Amino acid sequence: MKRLGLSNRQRLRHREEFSAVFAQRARSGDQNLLIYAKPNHLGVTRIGLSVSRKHGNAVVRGKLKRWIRESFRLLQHELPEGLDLIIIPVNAEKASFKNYYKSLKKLVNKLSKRFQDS
RNA sequence: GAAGCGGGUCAGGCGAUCGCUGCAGGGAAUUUUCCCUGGAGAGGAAAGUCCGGGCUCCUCAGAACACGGUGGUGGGUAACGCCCACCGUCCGCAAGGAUCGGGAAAGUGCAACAGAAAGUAUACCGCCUUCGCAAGAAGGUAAGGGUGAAACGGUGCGGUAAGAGCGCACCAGCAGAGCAGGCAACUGCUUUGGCUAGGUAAACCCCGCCGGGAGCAAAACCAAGCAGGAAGAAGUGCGAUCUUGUAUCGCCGCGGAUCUGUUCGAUCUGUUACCACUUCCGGGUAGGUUGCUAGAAUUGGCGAGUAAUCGUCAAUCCAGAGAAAUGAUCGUCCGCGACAGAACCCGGCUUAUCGACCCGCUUCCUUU
RNA sequence: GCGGGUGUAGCUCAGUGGUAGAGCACCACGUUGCCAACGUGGCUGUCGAGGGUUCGACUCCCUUCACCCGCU
Repeated sequence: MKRLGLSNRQRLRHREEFSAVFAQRARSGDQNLLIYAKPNHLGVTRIGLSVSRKHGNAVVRGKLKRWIRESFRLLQHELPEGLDLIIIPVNAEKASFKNYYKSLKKLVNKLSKRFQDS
């Protein structure tokens, strides 16, 4: 059985890492999520989260982050390796764990394909 | 049983699987880290940041004035603008609730419109007297009318030309004195006085009390890294020392900085200037460790106190992240789960909140 | 996390306890062959929300909501 852990090494932790991903300007989105991506050549896919205050109070924002993190944890072995991702929720009213799970899978594969083509 | 008042507790539970963040033990590696086991892991408001402290730094913070805060009395507390008890005022049949609640006979100011007049008063209509044929004029008056949010005590008798605390009686209110109760705020009674003193201090102000500034993005250490530039004021003063100098120390004068503002005062520093200091412009870093959780702590017993709270004994250790930890899926039960997420830590206040339960009390109805 | 500030007409802002104002915009009329400009007249506010003090509150006091700025 594959491990489904999520450690510190799989997360973006510093300002430069976030800035670098945003600077790549490779993004993809749907009704649920907006994802920025950048190849990192580490062999590990890392994520960072950014949740606007517009989506609600601290309880709502924390819930959105947990859902996204949980989706990533469950999907990490199906997703391509060696990417830095920044995931931003778009519409908090329609949000649910299942929507995030589906969107994440679809959008990351789309972005990965784009990097392989180029 | 109905309606209501006050206070308190809880904040979905249980089970399975996969995960997250510290801690303890063990193992692998020995720089990061990884694995196993055990145990812990958001709130009553964690919120707003409205007050008060602890803690840290700032050349220890003094006096007067200013400025800001606070405001019944007594108590509690580390402290408070908080809490408790009591007093006064207002509301409620009551249980109870509300209350920025010192001073208006220190001073100044304000009160639009209306009204005669908005405060050391005054007189529109009216009433009375005199003059006049009359219209009206002069004088007296503030009981009646009218205006206004507010108009200089009320009732009765006397008195008068008409009236008026003008006189008297009672009542209300004010001031002084005495007695009684209370630590006090204050309350009750008696007596004397002059007959009346209006409102507003969340207007200025007066009085009492309190207040140094910044804040964990405080602060300390380690590592990494950069680039400096411009401007500025005031003695060749006096004394001492010996190494006889653009020397050191002291005193005086002067300049600068800090002590929120001013004055005094204090401390530091400079005084012919290389350095340094102050001001301005510019440049670099944005990593790690500590601070970081054992505390005005929690629970229980006993004691003091009307209570807030305090004392004492015993037991317990109860989140410490750092782009930031509590979730996902499934089963099951019920009342189908509100407001809402720690970021240095406490004490309060305020605001948000689906409900459930418990305790005490009031009024009314019924039955006994 | 901490500190500071602002809410008044559609927009930008004034406002000393006593009926809420200015400029721009908008509407109507005039002017013009038409438009602009100009002139005349008009429209527009629960003064961010809720309490309190006061006879009376945009203004004073308390609570609250929203927004903006600064500090590493």
